[in-house]
Amino acid sequence: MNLGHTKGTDMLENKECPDCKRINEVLTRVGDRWSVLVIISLSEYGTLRFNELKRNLGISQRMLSLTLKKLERDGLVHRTYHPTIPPKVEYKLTQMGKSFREPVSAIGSWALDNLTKIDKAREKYDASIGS
Amino acid sequence: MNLGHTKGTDMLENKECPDCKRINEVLTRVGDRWSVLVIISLSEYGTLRFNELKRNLGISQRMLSLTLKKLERDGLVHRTYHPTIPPKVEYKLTQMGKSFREPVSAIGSWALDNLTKIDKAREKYDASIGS
DNA sequence: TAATCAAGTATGATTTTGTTACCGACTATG
DNA sequence: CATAGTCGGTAACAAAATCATACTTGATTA
Repeated sequence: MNLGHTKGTDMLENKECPDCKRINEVLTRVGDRWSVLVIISLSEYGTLRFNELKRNLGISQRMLSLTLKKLERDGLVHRTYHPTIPPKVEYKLTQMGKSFREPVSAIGSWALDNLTKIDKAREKYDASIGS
Repeated sequence: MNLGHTKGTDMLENKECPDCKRINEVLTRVGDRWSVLVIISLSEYGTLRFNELKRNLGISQRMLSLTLKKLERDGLVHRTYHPTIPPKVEYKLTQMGKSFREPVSAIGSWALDNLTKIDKAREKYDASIGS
């Protein structure tokens, strides 16, 4: 039971790790899984339409729409609307989007290199914890 | 109204982008914000205790607990428990955890370099959209 | 007597993500 | 002619992830 005024359990203090705060900010923007995968796809294929991206990634329409809007707003992706019927909308990376490709590729390579290692560590952990 | 059996609106097909599927898998594991920030902290400070990490990152206890357990299970973080009173638990990176540091640092550097550019793109976008 | 520390867990609220149906305006098939 | 499919979304709702807060244990300190 919370009796009184001096409990003060958990205030985030955040005194240290000066970089963490800023990195946190940017990761909040372009650090989510779908943003990263959209950028990888666009950097591999150059220009893609909405439904091409959707099929490539297995993302829901809603999340793709939100992700692309966010990436456009942040200046990483450029959107071109062709008012034909049926409509045609093309997405490609901006200069800044392209520059993001290199660090993202580094993550991607690490991912591909270490997937099996992670799987093994998992098995080991699960076995030792018992069940 | 959904009339009949042949609607079949949205099935994820995922035919292409062979890498995306695997990268997606790994990002699902170690690609979330807190995992990345925990790894950055540990790579900067070497060894940290639970509450030191918590103060560093401004993360909730629950999320830190879950994140560390996940990273330990995946073989990226090593946990040492000292059964003193009060208890003392130390966390540090494994070899694989350390190898993750480089691609993550690349993201971090990019983040620090481009934060202001993103902010400006945002302002521009918000201004042009009206609102 | 009560508050504090450490490393968590348990609970319920809030936020994010995913699913499904639907739109408008046309084309292709039967 | 009637129905189904295309494309790039949006609206409404369901599910999952995350958050804040209180609580635990056992010794120490005020």
